[in-house]
Amino acid sequence: MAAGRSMTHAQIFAVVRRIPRGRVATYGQVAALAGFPNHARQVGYALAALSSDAPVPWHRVVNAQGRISPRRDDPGGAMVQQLRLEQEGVVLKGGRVALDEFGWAPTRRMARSPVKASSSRSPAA
DNA sequence: ATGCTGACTATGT
DNA sequence: TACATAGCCAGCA
Repeated sequence: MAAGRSMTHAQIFAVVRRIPRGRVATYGQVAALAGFPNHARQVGYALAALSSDAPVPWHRVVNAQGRISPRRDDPGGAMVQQLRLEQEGVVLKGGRVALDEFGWAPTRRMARSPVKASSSRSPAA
């Protein structure tokens, strides 16, 4: 399973699978967790390489702006992704996801820390 | 080996 | 918010 194309992709898929339901992670975040900081792009390519029915919640991965990146191979995929996210409780506002609310924090927000050092609200409903 | 492409990100206008 | 530009790197022909 896991493709078998290369370990790089496998590593990325492993991280994506760890994204809890109702939460989203950015490409850069997944890349960093996979062990490839600053390789956000590669994450996108890796996801593009897997099948739409792959055992990976690829729909939980969005870009740093909290938006769904349109794909070249399947323009409709973006719509499907949004639908799946809404099914899991992730709300898109203005075509964007509030990363400060639904952003997955495995331990601590990495670079781009959207959190404003305030009690704020909790992603947990 | 070389060159192109791409589900990205940060910055500037 | 939207668009344009530059930097990065892996996969594939």
